[in-house]
Amino acid sequence: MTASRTARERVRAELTREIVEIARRQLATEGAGGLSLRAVAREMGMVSSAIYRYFPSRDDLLTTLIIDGYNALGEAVERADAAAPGGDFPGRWAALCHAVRDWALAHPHEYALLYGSPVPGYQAPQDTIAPRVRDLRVFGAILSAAQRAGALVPPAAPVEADPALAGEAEASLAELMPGVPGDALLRALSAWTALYGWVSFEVFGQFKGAFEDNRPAFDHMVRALGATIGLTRA
Amino acid sequence: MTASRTARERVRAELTREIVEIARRQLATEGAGGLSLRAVAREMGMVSSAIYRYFPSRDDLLTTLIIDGYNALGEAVERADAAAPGGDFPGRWAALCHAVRDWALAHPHEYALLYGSPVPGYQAPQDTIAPRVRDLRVFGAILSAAQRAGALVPPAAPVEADPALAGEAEASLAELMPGVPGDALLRALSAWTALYGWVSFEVFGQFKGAFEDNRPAFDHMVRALGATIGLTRA
DNA sequence: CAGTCGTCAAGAGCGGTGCTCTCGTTTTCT
DNA sequence: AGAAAACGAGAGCACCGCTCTTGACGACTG
Repeated sequence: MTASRTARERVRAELTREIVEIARRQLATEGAGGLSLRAVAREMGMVSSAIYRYFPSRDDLLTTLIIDGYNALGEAVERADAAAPGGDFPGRWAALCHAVRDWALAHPHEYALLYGSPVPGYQAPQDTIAPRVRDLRVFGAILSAAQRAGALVPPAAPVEADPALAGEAEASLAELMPGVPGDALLRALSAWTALYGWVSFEVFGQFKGAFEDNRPAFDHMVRALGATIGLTRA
Repeated sequence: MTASRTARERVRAELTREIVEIARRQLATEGAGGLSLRAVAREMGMVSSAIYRYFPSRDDLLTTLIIDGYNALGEAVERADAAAPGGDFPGRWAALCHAVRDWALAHPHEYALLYGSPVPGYQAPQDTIAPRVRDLRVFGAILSAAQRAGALVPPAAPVEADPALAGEAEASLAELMPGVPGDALLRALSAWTALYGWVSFEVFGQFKGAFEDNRPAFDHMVRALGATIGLTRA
């Protein structure tokens, strides 16, 4: 096993884990801006400079929190999709949407870290691009499967898309959503932005409380979006 | 006129204006987190404590920047809408959308301040709620006018909405969008979240560069959204 | 006109931050 | 066993928001 050749490596891994855990707790309570290396060190009974043995900078700690966040969200989405019947494509889409919203509402500060304003001066490194698209990958799997099953049918009177634009969408999403025609991809992209636009509005408090309970309204939107995409049952 | 009774009041107003201007410049270059009262004071040749004669705290300065931001965005949207032919409701909707996107791309940090993660520990005071909905007010004017002109027609096969939900939407948006039926309001809300979801994705860098130029794709989405809302020419 | 009173910029200072460097100590590797 | 690497602790730098005090200047009033 890879488990801890030397005692030093073992305690190092453990301390690293503990730092991240405390940092995530601070992130959940204080928000991204309130994350303080000194506070983490204080809570661990360490001196602030010792933290730098484990994370070379605050941004590096933020990066692991971001990666963890994308993975947590991606896992939640994958679980929700897996729980829905494979051929019920509108249902899988709805499950995906509710998973995103539920996770975001349960972890607002982490969601803000992922989809809110970028932290000033922070540049996301390459390591984040793979976990970042885990949710999109699930969406792509649903779309591709629906397409293969013949359950992805254009809505009644579609707005015709410029063929060049559709081709560009196909090329750029060929890996994530193979086989899906370009105009469907464009409709899917619109639905995707509506999903995250809604969740961001809700998490960031832009919904002044228009609805007593936002969930039914969200659910209605999600169903309508599914129909707009062209998802039907297999 | 209200203009400056005493010389003291005049210079005070001028200094306040200059502080806000410098702060906005810092906001544009450094982002919200990089806004520093000391830096503003330094640039003005003042001592940091003197700033507090004009703004009791950093948050108060942020509040005026936020209000100014909402007003700038609202003005841009209002201008764009006014420039479009009054009876061309899809065109007015598209003009609104492009105005939002153009303004956001031109002022990414200010957009982040308005629609990104809330500043930690900052609570938006009451003064911000009126400017905050200036864009929505324009959207409401378009919808209400289209409805009055009989140019707001449901799409071919609408997803039926729960009457209670539609009624709740009507009640909560009665002031901003009078006369618009509830199911149309729900479609409009979906389009609204798609609009801001797209812009947020683009400004916050979530679009890895899927398109060489995002504008045509955005324009296509906007047109499709207009059709989904049910907007037609008068 | 003189005096009082409020407003102002300035300075020192408090507690906090991220981060760097050095210094002994301890653990690992050769 | 000795060299090398990793480690925690401490001091220190420059920065931050914010508070309090001090002395000067301008504006109203007797």
